Amino acid sequence: MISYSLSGFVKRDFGKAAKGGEKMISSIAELISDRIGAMPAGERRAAQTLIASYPLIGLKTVAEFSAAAGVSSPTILRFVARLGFQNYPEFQSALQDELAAQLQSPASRTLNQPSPNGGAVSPMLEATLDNMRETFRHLSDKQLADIVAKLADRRGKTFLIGGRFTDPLARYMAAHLAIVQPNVFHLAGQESVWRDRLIDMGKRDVLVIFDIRRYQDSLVRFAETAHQRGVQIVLFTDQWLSPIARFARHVIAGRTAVPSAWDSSAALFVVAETLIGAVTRQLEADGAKRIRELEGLR
Amino acid sequence: MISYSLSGFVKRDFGKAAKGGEKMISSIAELISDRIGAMPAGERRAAQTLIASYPLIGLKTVAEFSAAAGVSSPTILRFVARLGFQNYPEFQSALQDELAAQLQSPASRTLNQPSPNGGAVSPMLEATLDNMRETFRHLSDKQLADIVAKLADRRGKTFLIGGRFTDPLARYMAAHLAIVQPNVFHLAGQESVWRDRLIDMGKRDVLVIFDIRRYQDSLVRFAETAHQRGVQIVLFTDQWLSPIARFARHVIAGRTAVPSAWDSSAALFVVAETLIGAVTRQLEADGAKRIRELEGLR
DNA sequence: GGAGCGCTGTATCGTATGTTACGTATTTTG
DNA sequence: CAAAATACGTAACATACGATACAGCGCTCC
Repeated sequence: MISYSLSGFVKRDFGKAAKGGEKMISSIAELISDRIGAMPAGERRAAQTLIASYPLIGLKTVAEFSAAAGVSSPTILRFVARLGFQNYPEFQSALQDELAAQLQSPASRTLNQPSPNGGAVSPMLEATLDNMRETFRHLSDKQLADIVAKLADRRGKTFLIGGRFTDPLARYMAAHLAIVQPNVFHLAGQESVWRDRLIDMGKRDVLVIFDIRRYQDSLVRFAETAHQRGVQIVLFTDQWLSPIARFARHVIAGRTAVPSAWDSSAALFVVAETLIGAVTRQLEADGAKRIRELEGLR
Repeated sequence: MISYSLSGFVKRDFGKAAKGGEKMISSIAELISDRIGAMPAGERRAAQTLIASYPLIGLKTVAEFSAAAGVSSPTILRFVARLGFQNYPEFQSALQDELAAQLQSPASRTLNQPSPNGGAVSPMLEATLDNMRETFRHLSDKQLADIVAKLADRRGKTFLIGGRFTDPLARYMAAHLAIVQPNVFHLAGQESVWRDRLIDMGKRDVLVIFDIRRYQDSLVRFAETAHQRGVQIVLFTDQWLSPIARFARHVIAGRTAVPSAWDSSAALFVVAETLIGAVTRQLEADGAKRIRELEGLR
């Protein structure tokens, strides 16, 4: 239980929650998320906006808070009243005291943060973060730079495709790349459809494939044919490497293991975003007039 | 590029100090220690007490500040006036903006630290990792549990949709959810197409929307109509909250700022994966025979 | 379909807060 | 040492902020 030192504070017990040791509520943010379910729509909006940029909005005036949340002032006041505060200033003091505790001992914050909740979220998040660090650790700058150069070299076309679960990543990447450069195509729909697109592919072109296990035969066959036609393949796969790696010019092996029934594509996603950013920067550096034209269109 | 939207703050240049590049004053604390020498006794006491418990005292009222410093109210006001602020509220806003910068982007801290590998990838990765930690820090177990319960409660249908860049996330989530339970639909194609699907939606149904800035009008309109039909909305958005938050039952605010020309959806992606995993686990726990049947099919 | 309840916004009110004017004290300077 | 200038606090003022009463609306439950 936290005890606040600064500022003539009122001893509060956060309502029933703290009584009888039913639950341990140590911050207002927790208090809110604990009760947000039992709130009417307007007050919930207030709660959400507060959580979204916690705790700054709460330090501003009621008018600003209400404007940010898109509700009226009384709703904000009812909201803080429901949290157990007598009035708005008292609520603000509590937020300030909380800030004080955080700011004065940054050590305690990082110590308490890793797993404040024994819940099921933390392990998942931790594993994901680890996956990313590991993925990038095995990824050299040289390797990324080569891929970026290839993707930004606009003498050929870029095709993207993914598997059952990874196709959204291909779409995501295509959506961005198609903006900064022409001739970017996402291959969607049925197998026979993108099969036929092979005719358009040649030596100058790049094929970006996402394929994690269970590896899809159709993709492997597609990659093989493309490879035979001289298409350069950039493969996003997991650490066990899709068979497509045999045909790939560049292979990005992401970690996918998480405590879940599913594999995680998050690491690959981040690599994709990194490439998107790097390609964009590269094209800007090249002074591509397309980029300048885009600025104008916006 | 990072820009904070909250709190219409005034662009100040901290008086002469910032002009002509004589000195680089980036925080009010520096500004104070820069000028504390040229202050009269009373104001110096004010300055010292502010520094001593920076910046909390400055967020309280003039009366409290003056009491803590052992001076009178006008002295406090003269003090902030000497720092170059027009009035006390403006001074407080500046302090709050500073706090916002500290709290909301731990990225700035890690960015300034010497990166393990000097490559160009690192800042991007670090920012992304920070975004995820921040996103989850503002996300309570309770909140996630509520959403999971809703998504796993199979008395209604689940619809997913996203914006220009986030629709792949909706697809990714739909691809997984559709396997562990029936009645999961991703809304694709033209606006008029999913517009018509509104007919199928009712009180028991859930609509998962991905919308980060720049927020799309079509999505907002769609969400509003769905909301009017009683559909419960789960919103994935950025920290500035899409206008859809007004209609949403649950709001997940992810951090999107990265050193890139594009915003990052990686944090939202990880939240999505977390939910996918949790929903799957929930359904397993419920002993849904669908899951067992799936095992057999494999 | 009607009655009751609960939620929300508008408008008003009282007050706490920041602000300013003025007189006294303290320091500085010739 | 005298006189002026600067600094500081007391007290009155005005604004803007939080609080409250009330009415309209939608929702739920008979």
